[in-house]
Amino acid sequence: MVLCEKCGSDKNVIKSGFIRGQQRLYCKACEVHFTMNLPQKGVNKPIRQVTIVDIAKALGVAPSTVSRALNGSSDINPQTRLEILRVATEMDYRPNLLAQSLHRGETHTIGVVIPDIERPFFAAVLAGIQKVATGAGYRVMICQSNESHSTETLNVQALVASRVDGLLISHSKETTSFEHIKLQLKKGLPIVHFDRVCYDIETSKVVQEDFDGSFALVEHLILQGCRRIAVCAGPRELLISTTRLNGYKAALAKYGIPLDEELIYHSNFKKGEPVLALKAWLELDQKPDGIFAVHYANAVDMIMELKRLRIQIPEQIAVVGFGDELIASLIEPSLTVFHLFPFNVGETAATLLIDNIIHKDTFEPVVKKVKGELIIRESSLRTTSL
Amino acid sequence: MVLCEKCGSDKNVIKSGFIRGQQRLYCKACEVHFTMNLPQKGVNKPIRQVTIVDIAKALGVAPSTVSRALNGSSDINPQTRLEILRVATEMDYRPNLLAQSLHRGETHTIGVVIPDIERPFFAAVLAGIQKVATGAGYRVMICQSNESHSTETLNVQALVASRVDGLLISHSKETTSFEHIKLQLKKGLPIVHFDRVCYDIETSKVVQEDFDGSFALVEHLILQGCRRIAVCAGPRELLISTTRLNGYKAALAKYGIPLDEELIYHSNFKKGEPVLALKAWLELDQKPDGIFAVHYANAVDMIMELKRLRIQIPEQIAVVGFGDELIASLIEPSLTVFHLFPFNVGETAATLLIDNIIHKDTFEPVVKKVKGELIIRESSLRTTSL
DNA sequence: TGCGTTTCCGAAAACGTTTTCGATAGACTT
DNA sequence: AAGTCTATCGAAAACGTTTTCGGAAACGCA
Repeated sequence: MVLCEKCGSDKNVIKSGFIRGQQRLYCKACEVHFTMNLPQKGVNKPIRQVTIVDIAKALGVAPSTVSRALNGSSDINPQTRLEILRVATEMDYRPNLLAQSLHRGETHTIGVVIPDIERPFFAAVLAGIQKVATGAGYRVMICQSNESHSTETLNVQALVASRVDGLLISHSKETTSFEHIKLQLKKGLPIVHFDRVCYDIETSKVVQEDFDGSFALVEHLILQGCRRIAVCAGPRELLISTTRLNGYKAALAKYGIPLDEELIYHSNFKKGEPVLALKAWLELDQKPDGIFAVHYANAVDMIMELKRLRIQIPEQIAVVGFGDELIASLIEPSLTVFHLFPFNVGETAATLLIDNIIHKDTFEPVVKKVKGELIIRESSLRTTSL
Repeated sequence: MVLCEKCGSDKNVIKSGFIRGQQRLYCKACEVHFTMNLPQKGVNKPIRQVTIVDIAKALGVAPSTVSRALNGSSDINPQTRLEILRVATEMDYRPNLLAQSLHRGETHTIGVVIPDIERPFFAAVLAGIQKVATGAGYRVMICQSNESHSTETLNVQALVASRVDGLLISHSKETTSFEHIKLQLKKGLPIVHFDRVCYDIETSKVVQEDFDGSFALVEHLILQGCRRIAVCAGPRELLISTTRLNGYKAALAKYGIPLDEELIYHSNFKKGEPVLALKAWLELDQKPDGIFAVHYANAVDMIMELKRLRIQIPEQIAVVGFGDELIASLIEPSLTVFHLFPFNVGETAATLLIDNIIHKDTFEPVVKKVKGELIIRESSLRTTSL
């Protein structure tokens, strides 16, 4: 009743189980299995993008010829090339970057891992990265770690899975183990650290004047007459916190001012913290006459609290901070800061990375320091010293 | 003297031109061309990532079997699967997303085009997008148009070339022609507009309470006793500028306050502009007693200038603005704003887009409005009205 | 006119997956 | 014991490029 596909006879055809829901048949004579494949209804395929093969067919040439024409390579008749280019633009051909990347083994994409895109510092870094990357023909893929070590690890894995050509990373404050980075570095992935770097790993790094900036700010306070300078430092785990704290200590040492552990507070970027620290300081027998905040946001919080307490700034307590957001110049009193150049950090890091990608074999790790600038404003400038 | 590769004899071998720098030979008997390929020195290949084929070889099975094991699909012996998974983790196998994407025709990546990543509003939107996208297993690729129409077009093309599965876009202020979007939409690319949308295109959109927010702010000013309310509007080209301006007009109309064109200024996001506008207003015979700035930054600039001129806020002139950045609460007087929720905007837009991607066929465009909130602060609250 | 050359182009492999199709072994059924 | 079935696996095509290799035609030269 059912004919064999091959011999056309139904003599030797027997059933032979089911396969994917369909009855399967077997012709003993021909020793062949087959199914009665019903004419599948025309599934209207989604609109495909034009491919090289489409162009080749349209012109009756081989795909390789089209590829040659498009890549401006040699070994092609100028006339043929022009013709191909004409048809290509006519059909609005766009090369499939996925296919290209798969073949070439490079994606022309760099991955970026930052703790938080909403922090103006990192947003500006991103802008700098984007500028350089775009200029060099690279795309950028961004991930946020949200200050979590595990998320950071996942981010790195995701970017590696996307086969980025290189990685820019500023670590989360939780990150104390760096195996996820070392692993990729060992596999040959170019990596550049910025801002929150790690010196245990042999990567290029872009840092800021964390030590020098602290030193300059604290020295400035001292020159303004401050002798008991409190510091709102960053999380203990972060290297830059330590570096900035060291700048503070060095400035005190230079002027022979004793270090008082009671005046050192480690903030954790949590809301309300700095105010608590401030209150503790104000209850000391010897109150501070100057405050150095490692992060401008903390400085701002403290200024607001000081104003609420009707403590004169800078006469009773002078305040300085790191990082110059717009806000530093707008609050009253305006805030003396060590101005950072995050856009520069981004540019520098991206430049280093792309260099590393291009000269993978010969590249030697470099550490670059982006200059900052001391901007003196009302919060620390005592009229008495004028 | 040179032996034919095929017959081994040198009888019929003749030279036959050069090819890629090498002498080419021809055996007349065998009718075959060949070159004397010198033993190329072992180019040490770069470290490759482990592939499915590597796993297959290690276990003596077919690549397809490995694929089945990894994808948790059917048609595989549980023991075989476990064995394959064991070896896969042992070899630290990571699927090549490029190859997967190429095959599947989808990248699990969404593209985002924004005018400027450094604007806190857009940074927050991005954070919202990232959260939703990551949660749904999508990666995010970000481009900045820098408020340029041509850059925006290039951005879109680049993202399409990267074969993103969908597009989130907030237009540059230069953009008045939308062909680049319509083209992609016609090709079937899911697109969602947010913030700076365009109603000429049949896309889903996420907007804010531009009209209602303006209305609320201006009504608030009126209720505080203002009768001549100046407005610092946005660029004429932007739809949201018009919408916000309409909210302003509607509020005036409701209370029978005549519209005065002299009190309408169109800002262009350029530094110093708002101050000039303010000066012009102050030279009018009938000075304004209230100012509504469509963008909080303009409001801040004006407050600073008003303070410099020693004009009382809010007694002489009350000020309100759109968008609640941290700064609005920190300057003095603190600024009354219509608080936006950019993170929400990002979340909503990404949710819509991913829905659109997944249900490509049945999806119907939607317009969603993200609620805002009027926050009354010192810059507009007149004690007399208490 | 036969050897040597250059120019242009096509076939096919390769990148790393997934998916389709079908083969085979063994078990179950009558 | 033949017919039927299921479970499991391999081969090969496909995704869209680029690149390598080699063939063929056309041309120059002795």
